[in-house]
This record gives sequence, structure tokens and C-alpha cells, in this order.
Amino acid sequence: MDAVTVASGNAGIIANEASANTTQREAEFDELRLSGACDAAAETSAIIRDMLDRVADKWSLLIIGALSEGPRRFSALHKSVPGISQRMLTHTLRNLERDGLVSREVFAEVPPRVEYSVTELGETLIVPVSVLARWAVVNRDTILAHRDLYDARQDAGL
Amino acid sequence: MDAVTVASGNAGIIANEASANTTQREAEFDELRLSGACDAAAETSAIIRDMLDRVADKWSLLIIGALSEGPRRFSALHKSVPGISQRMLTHTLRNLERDGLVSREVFAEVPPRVEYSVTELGETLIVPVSVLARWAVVNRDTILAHRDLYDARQDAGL
DNA sequence: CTGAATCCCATACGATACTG
DNA sequence: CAGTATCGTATGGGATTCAG
Repeated sequence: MDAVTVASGNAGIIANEASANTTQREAEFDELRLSGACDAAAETSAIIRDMLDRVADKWSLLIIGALSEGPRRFSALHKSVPGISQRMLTHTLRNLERDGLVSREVFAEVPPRVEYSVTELGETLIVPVSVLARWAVVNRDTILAHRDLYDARQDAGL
Repeated sequence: MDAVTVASGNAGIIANEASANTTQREAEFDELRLSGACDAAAETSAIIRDMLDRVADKWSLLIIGALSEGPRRFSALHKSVPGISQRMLTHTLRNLERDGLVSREVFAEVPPRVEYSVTELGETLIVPVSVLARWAVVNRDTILAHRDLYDARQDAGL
């Protein structure tokens, strides 16, 4: 871990060089990061938590992932994201649209057709999501093994 | 987006070169990815969702973040993660320990002392988390702006 | 086809009080 | 200090039904 540790809390974790997601807004980012370590730690934690609550729910990232390959209509998306209910697909798409991460285009046809696609802002999420998804796939077996081991020890300890 | 798109679903999103998180397990990863596009799409989605459910809850990532700077004892962690209740701190730490992401060391002293630290496996999570945290901080304002705009249009549409 | 509306359950989470 | 136990609320999310 070659991170530049700041003070305490969750400010340090975002200060390392992740070698990805380089945008034109990093100036603002650095400004925020340096605006006093103690305050920023709590504030940054809140920011991360807020954004995470919005984007790291059960379906948002998977929808972004499915949409990252190109525009999809509602029913196609329904199939591309296995296990999602109609209700949650609608709901999650609305939230993503509200946050400007996906755009919704309605075609005045019959039968009605609605296409969803990731916006430019949504595109910026794809790299972070990819990294996390990659981690999930690579480390799944290891985590499951640890979990089983832990549970076995618990049972033995009774 | 220069991702190598595979077929459909969420297999493609993890196939791009994110230039990060290069581990010795990538062989397994590639094997899994190529084990049939259609099946793998659904299976990969499930994997991502499972891991995300475990790690993307309200506190796990923040605790990992706080711990990434070095070992911390329970009370210090309680301060480092603003807003968390002791109940959730205990609960989340147990889950992280169960998954092998953090380790717990008890010192037989009085007063009792318990130190938590990220494991080697937990370290591998820090880069993905950093990337996502960075994204959250950088794009927060933009998202809030979109949200306000959307809500304003909704109110006007009534 | 694309949703919106309703019902209902499981659980995540916080507050509080108690223990070794 | 580092938890455990119990309670209550809020929310997520599935199943089903209705509508444009």
C-alpha cells in the first residue's frame, strides 16, 4: 500500500494513486481533499457513503454494466440482468436517470419502445465498476473459502 | 469505452483493461470469463451481485478505508468512521472477519484491547475501493445537480 | 410493450440498556 | 474497553395486478 496517508478516517484511502479515472475535475477533488484533514475525513466519509448508497445497491451497477455495451430497451434489459424484477428494474432505472447516469428515450410507436443508454457521466462510472467487478470475480472463491472456514470454527466452538 | 464486449449481460464490463488490480489469480479469471458467454453472463452477474451485497453495504467499505492506514482498536475505529453505531461496527467487523478481509487480534490485558487490521486479501480490495471512492468524490456535485434538475422538472410537470 | 399501484415480508439499521 | 441483547422503525425488494 503506497498510499499517501493523510490523517485519520477515510480521507487517506482516496489519496493514493489508483492509476485510473483521470478526469478534468481532479482539481476540485484535490482542493476538497486538502481542505483540512480532520473535517475532510468526516465529510469525505459522508460523501462516499451517500454516493455508495445510491450506486451500490442490488441492481444499479449491474444495469450500468449491461448498458455499457450499448443502448437497450426495457425488455432486453430485463433479460440482460438476470433475476431482477420488473418493479426494481423500473425503480432503479428511474434513480439512475434522476442522477444523470442513464438517459431514457421514448419512441412514439406502437407497440411502445423505450431505449436506455448510459450518459457521458454514466460512462465515467464504468471503469470503477469494472475494477470492482473484476475484484469480485477474482476473489470470490477465496472469500467463500474463508467464510466456510469461519463458520466451521464457529460450529466447533459451540 | 474500449472494452472488449463479449456477448450480452454483465460479462463484457469486466473484460476491459482497467489497468489495475493485477493479481496472480487472473488465470482463473480469464478461464471463468471464457467458459461460454451466455452462461457466464448470468453467472457473472450473480457473482458480482453476491460480492457487492457483502461488501457494498453501508459501512464495510468505510471500515476498510479507515483500516487501510494501519491497525486500529475498536474504539479508535468507532471514531474513525463517523456516524456508525457500535452495533453496526461490531456486526460489520464480524462479517469482514468472516470473509477474511480483516483480522482480529485480542490482547489479554486489562483493560481489554482488540486490534483490527486488513488482511492481505483485504488489501486487494483497497484499490477498487479507492477508485470508487475517488469517483464518488469527484462526481458528487454533478450528480446532485442532475438530481435537483430532475426533481424540478417533476414538480413542474404536475 | 412499458410501466404504475398495491400488498407484504425480510432485513438493515439505530437507540438503548446490560455484561465480562 | 469491547462487546451482547432486545426492541422498534425504516426501507428494500419480490409477487401480483392493473393501465396506457
